[in-house]
Amino acid sequence: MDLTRELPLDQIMRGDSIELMRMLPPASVHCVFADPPYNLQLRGELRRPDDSLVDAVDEDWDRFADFAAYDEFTRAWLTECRRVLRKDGTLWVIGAYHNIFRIGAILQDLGFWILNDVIWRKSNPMPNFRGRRFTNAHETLIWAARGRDSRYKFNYQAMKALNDDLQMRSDWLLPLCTGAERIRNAHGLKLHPTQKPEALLHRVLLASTAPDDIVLDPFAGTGTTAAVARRLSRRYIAIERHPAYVEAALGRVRRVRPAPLDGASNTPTRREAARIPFGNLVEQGIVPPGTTVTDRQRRVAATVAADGTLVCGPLRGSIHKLGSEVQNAPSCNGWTFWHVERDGALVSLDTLRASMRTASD
Amino acid sequence: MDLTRELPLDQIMRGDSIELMRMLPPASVHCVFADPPYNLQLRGELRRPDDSLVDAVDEDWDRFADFAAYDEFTRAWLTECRRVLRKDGTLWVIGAYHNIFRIGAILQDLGFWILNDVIWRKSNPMPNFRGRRFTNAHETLIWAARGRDSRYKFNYQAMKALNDDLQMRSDWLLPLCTGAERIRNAHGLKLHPTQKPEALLHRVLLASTAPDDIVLDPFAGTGTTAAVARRLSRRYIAIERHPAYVEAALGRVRRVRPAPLDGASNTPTRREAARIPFGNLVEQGIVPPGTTVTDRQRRVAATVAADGTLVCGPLRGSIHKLGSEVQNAPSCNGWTFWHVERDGALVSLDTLRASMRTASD
DNA sequence: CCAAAACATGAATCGCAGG
DNA sequence: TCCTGCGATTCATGTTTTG
Repeated sequence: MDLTRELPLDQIMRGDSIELMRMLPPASVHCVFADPPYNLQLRGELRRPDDSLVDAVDEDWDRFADFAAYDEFTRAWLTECRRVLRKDGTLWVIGAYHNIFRIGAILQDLGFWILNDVIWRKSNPMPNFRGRRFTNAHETLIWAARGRDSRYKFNYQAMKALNDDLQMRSDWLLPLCTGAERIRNAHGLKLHPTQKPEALLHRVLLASTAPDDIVLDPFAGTGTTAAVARRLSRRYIAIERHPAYVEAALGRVRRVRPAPLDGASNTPTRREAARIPFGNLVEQGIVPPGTTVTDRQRRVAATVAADGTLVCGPLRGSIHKLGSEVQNAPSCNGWTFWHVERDGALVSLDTLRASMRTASD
Repeated sequence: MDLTRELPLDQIMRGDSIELMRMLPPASVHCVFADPPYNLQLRGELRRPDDSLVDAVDEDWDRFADFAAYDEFTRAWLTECRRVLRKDGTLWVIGAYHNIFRIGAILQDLGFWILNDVIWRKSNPMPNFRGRRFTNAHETLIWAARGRDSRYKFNYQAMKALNDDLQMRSDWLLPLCTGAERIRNAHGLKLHPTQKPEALLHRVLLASTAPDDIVLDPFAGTGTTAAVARRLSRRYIAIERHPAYVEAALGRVRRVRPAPLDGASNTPTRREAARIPFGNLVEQGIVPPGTTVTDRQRRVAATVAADGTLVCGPLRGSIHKLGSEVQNAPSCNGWTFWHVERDGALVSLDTLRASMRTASD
């Protein structure tokens, strides 16, 4: 397959992440989710990002060299991600205190624009056995747009719905990946040391992508991103170097059935709903010309003209313009500001529009 | 006073942080708490949905030319902190996604050894008014030892006691500094835009210092660190450049009486009610997207969408809203109304939620 | 005087489509 | 690419005003 001409959609490619990304065309994916290696100083031994062992020289220059090597690796894969990302695309990276600060600084240097840092609070973290620190009970995700001016996608209403109709916060409480979801080898041992829970990817993809969007995971591991993307009817491009992980991921993805269309959908943002000019309500007699509209407190009143403008003394304009003028406010959503009387009660224009929308479905 | 020979204990010094720290002798303080400028990079004004203006941080001290200038500043003050810190001392820095990644990377480069990153979860954050991002509901603290081999202080038992005899986690839920604690000027306006709550410093100092230890705050503001240090019978060295802040801090510290050292002054932790949105059951695969839910008599059916809403023909909404709509009832408890099939029998969502609760206990 | 409602505010990197 | 105009958007908490 010629990757420079055809995207390897819904595939899990085995190989080096940076090399393979270099073969992809620029501005081709909507979203990147990356869970990069961070095996810097976790064990007694030091490992480089490519998993090779560092001679145990415990001197200052060695520590510096080690950070420098990690930074170089980070800069390389983030550069490729940015090249491959569409102008309005976003990138997610997950990490912990060993590596996330370096990643965050480098992605800022590369021109990414951070939108949020998100805290995955683990409901069941591993305790700190030696009692020398706080229980390390979270990991950090960075969500960033390709650039400061990106018109990135954020499914605000879907996130709000997911959280009982309150704005979704930057701290997410989710359990670790355990039980049946955890992929194990023939001996019953976990195959991957840091397999991420599918619930985490569910929220990530639902927040920042639409169905059929293309999601790239350069460090795919056992294929959590690919599996969730498939279930939510997103396309994926997954890269993983370790053959055993690739094999597990292939089997895993094959077992996933995409949710039916309704299931993969989410609440559309208001802006995505069909636009209905106020004039339509006038034309269709829902708010006939000559109707009096007022604010909620009935402090100001205006008359509906046949062309859908409002008239109030010498003032005339759209529902928004007149709303802002009578309030002396810089702007106004006329749909929610103005009301008409129905059965003795005041009903907002927005309510009338909503009933018109469901009637036309 | 000759700072090179005598420590300015329990004083709030007015002046440039880096210059004054340079005059202090090396290895002289036990702990540093630093709340540096965040380099917020705001542009334009922001209005709430009610058109009121958000009072944003626009002080001179938070403006930097670019990332390079901010990094240089950061490297300079962190270098002095490290020089002044005792071998076994620790440093705390607080920041947000605008600056914390740069700070974390630089302090690693300087040889600090990160012990934890700690998340201050705000119980009452400002919402995201435009609905373009997740509510930015937390700030990040980095806790680091002077070096990898530091035998740093951690009051494990005190932290455990503060947390109902469970290990203290790396995520702390605390309210913002408001009400009587917030220092105001003669006009009743907040004096400092970013005054930190005393409860935060209480936990920081109780975790990582002993009575009579010396705590340095290079960006003291209105003296929160100094006030809490005094109440907990720690010594402090505070540096602040702005005369009005220094004046406020001096008066504030004077009013503090050291508490008896019996530990009775522990601030209690906030216990959270276990709120489980229906969306959690969807994310975690307990009720996967696409599942069909029905009422007990199977008279109406709906499909579960990925964001936790239910879809039924043209209707879409939360489990409660859709439940009331299909019944034509004013309200409905969706948890008990809707059921899914499990082993051929109908089980209410409420039952599934209950099993989820016990699993997480 | 009390209860209820209205108001105020917090480290904020806070539009978008169409012409 | 710039310009214009539509019209989307808030939670927890403390304080003040109103009935």
